[in-house]
Amino acid sequence: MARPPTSRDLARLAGVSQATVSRVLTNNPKVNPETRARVLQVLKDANYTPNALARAMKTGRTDTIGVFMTRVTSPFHAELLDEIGRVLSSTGLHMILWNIEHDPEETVAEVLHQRLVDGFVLTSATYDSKLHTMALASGTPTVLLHRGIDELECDQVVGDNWQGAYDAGKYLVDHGHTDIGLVTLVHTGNTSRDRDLGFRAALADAGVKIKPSNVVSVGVPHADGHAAAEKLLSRKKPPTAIYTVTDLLAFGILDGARAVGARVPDDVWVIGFDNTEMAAWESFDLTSVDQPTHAIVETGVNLLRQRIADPDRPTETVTLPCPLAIRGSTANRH
Amino acid sequence: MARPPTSRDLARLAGVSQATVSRVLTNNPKVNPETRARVLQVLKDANYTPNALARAMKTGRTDTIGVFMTRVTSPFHAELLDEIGRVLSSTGLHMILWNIEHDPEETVAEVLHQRLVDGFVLTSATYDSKLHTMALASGTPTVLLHRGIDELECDQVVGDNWQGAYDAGKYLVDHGHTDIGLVTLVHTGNTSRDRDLGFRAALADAGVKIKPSNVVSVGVPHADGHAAAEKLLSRKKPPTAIYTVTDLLAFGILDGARAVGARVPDDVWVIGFDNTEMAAWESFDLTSVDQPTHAIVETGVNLLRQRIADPDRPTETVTLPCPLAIRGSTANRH
DNA sequence: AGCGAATGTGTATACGTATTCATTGTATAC
DNA sequence: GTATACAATGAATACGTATACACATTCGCT
Repeated sequence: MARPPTSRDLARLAGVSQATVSRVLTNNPKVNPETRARVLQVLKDANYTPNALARAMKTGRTDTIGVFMTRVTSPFHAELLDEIGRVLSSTGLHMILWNIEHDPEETVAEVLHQRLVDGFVLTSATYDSKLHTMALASGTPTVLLHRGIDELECDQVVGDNWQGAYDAGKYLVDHGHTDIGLVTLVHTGNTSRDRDLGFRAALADAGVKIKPSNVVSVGVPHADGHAAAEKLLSRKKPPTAIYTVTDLLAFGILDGARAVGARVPDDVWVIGFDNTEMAAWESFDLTSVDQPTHAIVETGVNLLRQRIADPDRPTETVTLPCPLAIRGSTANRH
Repeated sequence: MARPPTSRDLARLAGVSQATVSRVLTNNPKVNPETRARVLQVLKDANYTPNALARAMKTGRTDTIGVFMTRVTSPFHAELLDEIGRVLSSTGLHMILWNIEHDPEETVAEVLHQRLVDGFVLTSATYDSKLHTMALASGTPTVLLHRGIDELECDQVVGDNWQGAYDAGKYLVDHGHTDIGLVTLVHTGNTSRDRDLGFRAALADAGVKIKPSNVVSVGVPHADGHAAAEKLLSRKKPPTAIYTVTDLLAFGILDGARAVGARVPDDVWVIGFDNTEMAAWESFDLTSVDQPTHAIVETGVNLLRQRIADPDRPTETVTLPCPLAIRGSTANRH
């Protein structure tokens, strides 16, 4: 394959200067309509596409966004990624994806300096990750999606995890539950924290106490939910409902319940968080707090684009409601 | 944030020319060890990283691979993507991800000319997609993973779908099944075709006929598997086993079986294909033909790197074995 | 008719790096 | 002691584009 044609080649073909070709490409109004038409025709005939690298070097804009994620195989994260890809591409932006579980932080640090991207999307911000710190320090426009950090001078778009969790808790006590299990994650960020605290607040407001033995703190995998359910449900007097902070854990809990012979929802209600597509599968039929993934991503990418256009604008934190999606894993007892 | 320092800035600091700094950066041997040490120290102090764009423009290499996928939310594809990310990043390569469901083909065509990437990874090649045709025509090194195209002059790494399917069929007939359901996809590529034909061949070799009414052709989503199972299992004399060509469909089939009250494996055996992580979940406990995802990706990326280094080398097609992973959705009846 | 403004185009340059070429200094060979 | 190879470095250039600037032409208005 020969070297791709350059704007200079086409300029010669069209009988104009390279500058004029460039003006046509950038929709510069200062070009005669006739000339423009002629150049466009030549461009089309040659099936020309500008060299993105040269353009980026000149303009300083790459039209590429760096996306940092974790655990792409987790259902919610996969849906989030899918949505990010859709929104970015519909905006004409490319996506470079990094999995921060695989990439050492040094790699990440390099990327920040390379000017490979116009901005960053971080979906897995944790208190102790240096990622957002480095990103912000580098001056690169950055938006936090799904997981936020309080008081951080950074655009953020998150679901209202606290409210969603509160509503889930209220829903349970409203339906007469008083012996409730809570399978929670170590608080590594706002998200897991609020999904825990909001739930506890709802129970506290209703005067329902959570027995310490009903609280299990676990890691993220499905197997951890499974184990937690076995632990909670194999007691002599198991809780009548279990709430957990992600769908993935909820799926594990449903599996664990099945393993110990507990029926859902007859013996135990189960509520998850994220409302992933899989929650609607018959195997799970999981009541879950919905995360407005599409709105989160759309809003976040918009904020990011605005910041790229104007780096000095004030930061915004957007919080979107998380309504409860009720399914068969909880059933009206009354 | 100030403009990042350039090699010229650092050259001044180190008291050398920009050319020497560049020589240090590229490990050019023609530089005095003393000078090199001094420059390296300055680079380190300044926390310098070369501008990737300028470097790429000069060398023609971006150290970035374009990955084209579909349906990231599908469990197997998510695992594949995760693996691709891991392997690429461990090789020092970046990944630009495109979802060809979102991106119109015109977009794709542009990318091919932009020289944004050194090569392509395609995981969803279909006979009629123009993607691989365009990619190859553009002269960009390209490798097909997971889905191949027969007789195509292109590096390819695929699982041995035919053999895996054959083994699944043989396993069923060896265990006495004679009334077997087949939930298949329209043949859009080698993968779905071989997963269908290999299975049929095993049954044919054993003298077991497949009733036409036992064959259901569906789309990719979970719901389609669900519907297929309901159709097959609500007949007066339903098949005693169902094989299907992806785990996602198998999950749908398990759900459908549950919906019509058919017990697995007591009433019906179910076999999927891909052996995703979820197949091991207790909800599914699915027997499935394993795809050696790690080996596929590792081999494929290696081929790609070799082709980038030497575009004229002969193309290779690697086929890796797909062993059957047996779980509770099939049980030894004897 | 004349003059400033507006329009269209070309020339030249810069983005930051890698690399060729020229140049200097130093070591080796005769 | 000179000629020559070689090592180390700097100066200059090119990658392909966008754009500031200069320039020529036309237009609008008195």
